[in-house]
Amino acid sequence: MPRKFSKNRTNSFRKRVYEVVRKIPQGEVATYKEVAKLAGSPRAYRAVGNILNKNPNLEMISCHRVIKSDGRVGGYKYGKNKKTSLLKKEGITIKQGRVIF
DNA sequence: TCATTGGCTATCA
DNA sequence: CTGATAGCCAATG
Repeated sequence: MPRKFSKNRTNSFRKRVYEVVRKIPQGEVATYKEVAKLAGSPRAYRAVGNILNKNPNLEMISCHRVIKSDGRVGGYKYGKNKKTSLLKKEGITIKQGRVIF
């Protein structure tokens, strides 16, 4: 069976990302860049997306609170529409697909 | 173990 | 806005 070898780090970048994302309170949003930075790699924004995309606990992590640095909602595994809807429900103001801080 | 690909991005032309 | 490129982690082969 496919087995990936971990990168002997103190904490997997993945775990860090999960923790950071989980810390995001409702009604607030963070950018992938910020999350990546807090996770320990300011340039791993893409990795964050990849991780969250295949994340094993999508329902456990509020990955929908993570948006692009431009203010755009970005993508979502369940569909950007779902993501936007969730954000709106949490009190985030979205105008024409853009998040207003 | 290494090589290649992919992705909820970022940045620049 | 579109396209290309960059730099990163994880999954797949």
